[in-house]
Amino acid sequence: MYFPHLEITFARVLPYKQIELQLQAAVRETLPDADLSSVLVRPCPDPKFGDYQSNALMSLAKARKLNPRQIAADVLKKLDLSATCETVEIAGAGFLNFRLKTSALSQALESAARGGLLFFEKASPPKTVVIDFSSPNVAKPMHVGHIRSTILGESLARVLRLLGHNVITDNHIGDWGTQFGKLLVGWKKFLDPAALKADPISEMERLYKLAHAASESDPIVLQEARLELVKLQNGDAENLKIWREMIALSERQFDEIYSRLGIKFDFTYGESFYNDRLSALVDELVLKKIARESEGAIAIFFDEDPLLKSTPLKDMPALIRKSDGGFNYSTTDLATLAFRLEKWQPNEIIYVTDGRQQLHFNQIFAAFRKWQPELKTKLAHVWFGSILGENGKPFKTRSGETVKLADLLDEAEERAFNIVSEKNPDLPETRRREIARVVGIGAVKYADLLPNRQSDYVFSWDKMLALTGNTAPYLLYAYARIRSIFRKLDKPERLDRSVPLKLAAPEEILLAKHLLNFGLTLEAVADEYRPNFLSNYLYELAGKFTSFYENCPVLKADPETRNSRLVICDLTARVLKQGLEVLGIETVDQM
RNA sequence: GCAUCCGUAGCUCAAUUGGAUAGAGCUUCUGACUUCGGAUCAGAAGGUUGCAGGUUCAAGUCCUGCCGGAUGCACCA
Repeated sequence: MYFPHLEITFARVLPYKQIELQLQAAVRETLPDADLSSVLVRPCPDPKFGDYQSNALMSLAKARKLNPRQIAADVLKKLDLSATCETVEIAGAGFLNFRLKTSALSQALESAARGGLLFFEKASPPKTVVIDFSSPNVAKPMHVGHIRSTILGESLARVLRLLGHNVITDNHIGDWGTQFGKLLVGWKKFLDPAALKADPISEMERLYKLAHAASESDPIVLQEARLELVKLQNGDAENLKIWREMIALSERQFDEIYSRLGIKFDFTYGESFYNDRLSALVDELVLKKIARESEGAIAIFFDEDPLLKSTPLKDMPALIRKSDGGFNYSTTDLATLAFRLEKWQPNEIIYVTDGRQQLHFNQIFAAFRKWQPELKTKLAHVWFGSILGENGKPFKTRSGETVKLADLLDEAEERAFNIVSEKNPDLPETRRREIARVVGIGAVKYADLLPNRQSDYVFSWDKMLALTGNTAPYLLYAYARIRSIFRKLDKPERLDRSVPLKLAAPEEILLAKHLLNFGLTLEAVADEYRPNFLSNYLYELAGKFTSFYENCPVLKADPETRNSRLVICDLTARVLKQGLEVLGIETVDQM
């Protein structure tokens, strides 16, 4: 077999990609009408079958009512993988199992060691992706409820960027809405300037609670709140000034927390940014007969479109103008969507919020399809489960029982500091503090990124800050051990990254093979918006490294093996660091 | 009532979306050389994947019906 169009790429392509490309070529020759996009290769569930497998032939055979093992045999005849594979076997109902040649494995590692990409490829062509996440509210403390959106969103942004996509992060902060009526009443009636100076967020939270309670018991206060809100919306100078101050004070809090989490947004267009677009937007939707009047409000209905008739949105119209003339969440989100489409022309927009907003985003996405059917922009609602207390009941926002994010981070660092001090009492305190910061914040992020995002989240200090087992400290420890090896190298000795590798021990081969799958994992994270695939991959990588570390001496080995193992250590450290980095987790050389 | 999601080991969770003998951590128990870092490693124990059917070469995953839970269903965001 000879595939001139493939040959050029072979030298730099990862082994499993080579297998995949050649398998696709063989399938094309055997079954010319087959859809090759489903002909994929992935890691074997059990290494005893092989390193990679493909189950594509079984579904191809099924669609054609052919014997899958026979098709596999036919494809196999046209497949020459002697350069990359030790064996290619037909197994079970028609699996193809591939076992890599050690030489192919070594080559892939040597290429990465010489400065190639770390076992992944840049996307071509790159997509432009807008990610909307975090979205805290002005005048309220950021609490554990914001942690998932913030950490998930940041991780997705980093993974997509690493894969070469053009990513735009936009923090859609809640800086507008009816809560400002009560906030303004509270500010004017109960403000304690000293408290505001000391802790602005707590003071604003207190003001809101006071005004809220007062308006519950006294209709006159409720009326005052409505009036203050109308004045603000009409541009009253005093109210605008107070409102701007509340935003400025809140942004200081956001910045502080984002800085601790290592997050920087490209844009922060709050809800208020869209105020002057809402009226025209509603007019346009009415004019285009996408929205219509109903019970005094303006709504978009989804039961008139034959394509959408059977959707769950049948009896779920989205209100875009209230009967009092005001606008709401849906209006702002549609205006935001329009603005992003116009400004960035993205291929994809990702919204990271909790699962309770599924209906809302289904409505927004359906409205978008009615409104701009010609646009193919992919809209994704990446949702996650609710946060529950230790008793299994949801956290109540109003009751004040929520854990503030700043306090959570403080506690994480404090706990980590105690451990670091216990394990490593000789290090100077500033150094211990720095390690504790990385370990503590890393533990919080990792705990959040480990579970499937759709599960409900049971908040637990112990679980989130656990420092043993499948946790950030385990990964950081593996990394620190590798760095420790390199610290022990003799001064003049330098790592020679150009020598051929010598892979022999089972543990080092398992480790090397796992390294190859880094890119596969990154792509799965990007496709499914699930950073937990990467968490699991890195945990396994650290585990395989530790097993290698226990069984394969590095510094004491003979010179050839020693250098080969040093290269493996170096590659492992680089993948660990890179992988943790896209999870938003820093590393330390010593802990 | 309708819709969405969930139910996996004692506990907390995975399972690359329909793949092969369902995997980890915590907990419990047993081991680890005067060791490149014991925040570690090796091993043991722990399962009728809520229940009952169905679809097919193959089901934790898809379909139907129950049981149990979470969330959301017109002027809050």
